Amino acid sequence: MRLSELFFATLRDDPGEAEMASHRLLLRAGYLRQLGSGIYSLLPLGKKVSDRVEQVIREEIDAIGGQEMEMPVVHPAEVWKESGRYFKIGPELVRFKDRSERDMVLAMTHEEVVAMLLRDLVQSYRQLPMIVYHFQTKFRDEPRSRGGLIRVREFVMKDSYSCDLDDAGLDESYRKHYAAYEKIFRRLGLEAIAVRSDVGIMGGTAAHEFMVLNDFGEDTLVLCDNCDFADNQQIAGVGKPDPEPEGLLSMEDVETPGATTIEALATFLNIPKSKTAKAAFFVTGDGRFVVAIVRGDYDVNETKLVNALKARGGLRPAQLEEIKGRGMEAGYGSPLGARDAVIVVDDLVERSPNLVAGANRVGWHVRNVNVPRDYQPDMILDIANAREGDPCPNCGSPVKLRKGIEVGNIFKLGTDFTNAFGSMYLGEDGERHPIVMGSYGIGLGRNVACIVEAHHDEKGIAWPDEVAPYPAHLVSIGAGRDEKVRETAERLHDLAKAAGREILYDDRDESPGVKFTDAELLGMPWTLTVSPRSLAAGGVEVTRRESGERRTASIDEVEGFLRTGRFAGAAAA
RNA sequence: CGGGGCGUAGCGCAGCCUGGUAGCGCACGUGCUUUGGGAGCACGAGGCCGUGGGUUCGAAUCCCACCGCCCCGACCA
Repeated sequence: MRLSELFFATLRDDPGEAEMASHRLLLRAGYLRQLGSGIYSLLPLGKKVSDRVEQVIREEIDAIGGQEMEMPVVHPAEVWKESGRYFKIGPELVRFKDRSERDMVLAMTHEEVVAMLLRDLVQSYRQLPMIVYHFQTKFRDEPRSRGGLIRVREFVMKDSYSCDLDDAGLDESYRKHYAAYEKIFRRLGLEAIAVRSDVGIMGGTAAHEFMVLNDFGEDTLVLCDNCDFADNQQIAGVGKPDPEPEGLLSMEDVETPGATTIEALATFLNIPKSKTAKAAFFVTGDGRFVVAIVRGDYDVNETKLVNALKARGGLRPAQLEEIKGRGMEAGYGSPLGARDAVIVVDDLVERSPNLVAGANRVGWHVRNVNVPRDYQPDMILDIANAREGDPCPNCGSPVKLRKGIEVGNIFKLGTDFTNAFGSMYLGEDGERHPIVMGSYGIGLGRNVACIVEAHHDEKGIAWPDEVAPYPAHLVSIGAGRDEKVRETAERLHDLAKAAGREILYDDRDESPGVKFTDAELLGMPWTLTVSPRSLAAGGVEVTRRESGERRTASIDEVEGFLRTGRFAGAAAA
């Protein structure tokens, strides 16, 4: 591909809106252009990378028996009504009407369609197990996109679906995907770690997320160096050592003007935060008012809370009027005197004696509040976030918290969808059973961005061989005044094309500086420089982008590389 | 949805406060020179100043409304 013909442009200045390295570099190097918030065009170079990532995924999913297919982006709303998700999912599911006023949706995933196809096509246990997958555009109307390709509204995802006879079969399909994902991310040059994660709205039985550590990540991971404990903070258990025992003291009002936060309260009373109780107020999607109590030195974990409450439609923060209406006061809140509220208390609060809690009166708290002496919780269980340095629930050594980007997920769905759609098979036992499903996603664009995050320097991108848009970047220097240079470069370019291994060829009439700078920005694994100097030195200057290692290779050797994709000697590789 | 910021040429920005009809760098076109690390000179093209309304003799500039984009939070995979 001649750079003089390539549809792209490199930018000398960083685009103002880009914060992350991947976003900045992909824009600057001409891989991407933004069309709207969370909506991007892939330029030819970007499309090439995306295709290569796709191909890696395709090979590995094929290798575990996946069958590629393609399911539609636009679905009749009935499909989503039948599974119930039409009503459970909020505004991120895009709904619209077609010309005959029929309700339609843009698909966020394809469990429904798979379940319907299974219902139509599978009758006998002999037809299972099976894995199907496709690469398809998803549109999710995110409340907020961010970080370039990290969180977008429109994106292509590989989603595969396993269809098994029973839980044991699902376990096997799940294991296969787990192993395939490890191979995929290794090939993509990503150090992904699998963490256990929440099963969320689909109510499955187990799930893992594959995470790449990154400070811009949106998830917090709880990791243990001493053992293999690795959980998303959303579900991570927390080691909470017992507090010092104390005799229970009587409640006592204390004036605390302006102490509306735990921080202020602890400072004002000159006590540690661990001697306070923190109240958080929520309303569930099904209309219940919830008071959650954790100790002042912890934060409420909303995922655990949602799961404990089995709250359909999740949680939203309560409004001030709603809190007052139930006899409580924001900033000075506690369950003392609360009405019409579900009271959920963290287990550590129950074990911690004589805490300072809100008096539900502006400017006042209460000392020595004890559960269940002073108020009766509806539930007592772990609803706290794990903190940096907390004891690992598994082995007790201190855990660490890290930010991560989710590059893939695997999910044991179970039979929710197949039951909803009546996707049954006739078993060997002569009975009808629901097909057991799993669902497994990998977002292409997000992976491309993560690859750049992991493989770049201050000069630009440094693609791993496996995903580079082209294996090499051929730069000619002085082709205008040295016919031999031009001829050699042209011949190498033609040869590569003929060998089915096209390379980038900078045939532009640009100064050497521009060409080298662009080559480093664009990030092909090898740069091949042909110049009067290189020819005089015996051939072509070969530079490895990643290491900067540089040497002169003979023309023969370079031709061998272009034909086979590898350098004969180990010297350059 | 709450908080903050920003919309002026393909990209990065100035001009706005104090109203007088748009400018800089890069990129782009032509010519000459240059040619191993973002070249030089000359000439040139390119802008409903986000949109609509208002104030004014006159609005990029002041006022109002809307739209869009970015960041933090909420939310989410």
